[in-house]
Amino acid sequence: MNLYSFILRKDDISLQKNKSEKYNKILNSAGAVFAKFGFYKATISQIAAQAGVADGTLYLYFKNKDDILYQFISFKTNVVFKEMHIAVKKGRNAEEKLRYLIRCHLTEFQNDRNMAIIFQSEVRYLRDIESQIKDISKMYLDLLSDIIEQGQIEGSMRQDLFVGLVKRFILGAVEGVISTWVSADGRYDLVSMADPLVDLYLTGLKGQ
Amino acid sequence: MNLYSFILRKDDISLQKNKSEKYNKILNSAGAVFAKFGFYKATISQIAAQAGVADGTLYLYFKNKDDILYQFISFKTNVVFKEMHIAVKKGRNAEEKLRYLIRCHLTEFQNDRNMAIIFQSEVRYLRDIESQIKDISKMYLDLLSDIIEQGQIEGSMRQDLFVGLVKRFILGAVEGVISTWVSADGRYDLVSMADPLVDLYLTGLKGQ
DNA sequence: TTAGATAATGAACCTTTATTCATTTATATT
DNA sequence: AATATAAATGAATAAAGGTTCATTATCTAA
Repeated sequence: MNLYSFILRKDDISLQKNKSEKYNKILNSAGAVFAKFGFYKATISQIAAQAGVADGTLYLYFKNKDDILYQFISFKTNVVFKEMHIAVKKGRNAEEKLRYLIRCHLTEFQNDRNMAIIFQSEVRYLRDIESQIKDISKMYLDLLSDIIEQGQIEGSMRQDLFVGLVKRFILGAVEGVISTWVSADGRYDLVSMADPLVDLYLTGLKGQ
Repeated sequence: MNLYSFILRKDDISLQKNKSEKYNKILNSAGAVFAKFGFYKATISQIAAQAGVADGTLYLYFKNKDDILYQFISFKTNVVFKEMHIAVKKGRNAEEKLRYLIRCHLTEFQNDRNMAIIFQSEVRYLRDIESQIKDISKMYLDLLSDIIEQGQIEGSMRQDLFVGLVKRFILGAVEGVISTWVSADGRYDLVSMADPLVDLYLTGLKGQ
């Protein structure tokens, strides 16, 4: 038994423990309940009932209520960021990269409305308890920084942009659009907002 | 005694009751405590202690804990929107109006950080309990709509703008910038972001 | 098949905290 | 000053709900 097999075994254990069917069931149920009632109003009993298990069972898979939210966001963040990285790679230049990123962002959130709601409203609370997800948007903002800097090198974006402001500007606007969509109960197609939105980023209200 | 004096008296009473020193003290204390701990973790005792009154006293001025948050947001919203309307009026054209609006927005939030924090994180909760503040951002969005439409008439803004998207885009971006400022513990000057931000709205990342 | 280990249960426990209200203090009136 | 009215107090109450753990069910391996 060498180090490698040890690592494998370790992964196996954590796989069995972390990705068991029940674990996922609980996590999804929690997502639904948190999204519906908000973290504080949601109760352990509600989540347990939704998952079809006893209250005590949650504590076999999670440390406490906070931990459930933390794991939920952790997990979703990983999935989404993986997708975003792939999306950005598809672009051949800064403009394309930005377009793919925004499309991906809206697609992922449209496909997982519970996540969208929770990200929108509970992330600030998490910041208090777990700084491991130190900046949930850090990675996103870094992605944006890279794109903008590339755009400046390519000459497709202005040289005088204050990158720190621009990336916040971009993220804020997407979040705003998502937030509206959530409030409207997801009644329209969110992804179709991507291109007009990127268009706004690039050419602004004035146009050329 | 005519109708007018009756109204005056009515106002006087409500002034005495609603704007008493103690009422304001409690409201401000609540703002500080809510901002620091978040609505749910904040306790009545903390707020009372901060205001230098007994726990029970809060219930002479407010219906319950929810009501304190509701009144806080209600009050701040009124003040800020009044300022915003004044600011917008100062602009002679759409572009100026937008500029004054954003400057005002950032100024007000910079001057009242507790409000900024609470608006950023607790507004969603309020939506659940009190739909009287139906759309806390509704008025703001309407202001923006008017500005954009005026800009289109003046010819300073593109005709093909989807106003519903644009206003969300603008509000989202300001909120994003404020949110970052809050996270940074207000260590830099928020208001100085106004002009670069409006610049981005108008001419975008590409520039002319 | 059966013993031993593991997983699941859910009622009881216990802490927390919003709210109440009998009592006390302050204010206004005659 | 005496009385009436209003304001404030803070200890007691009660409800909620997160967490525990003794008990039961399920699974595993020999």
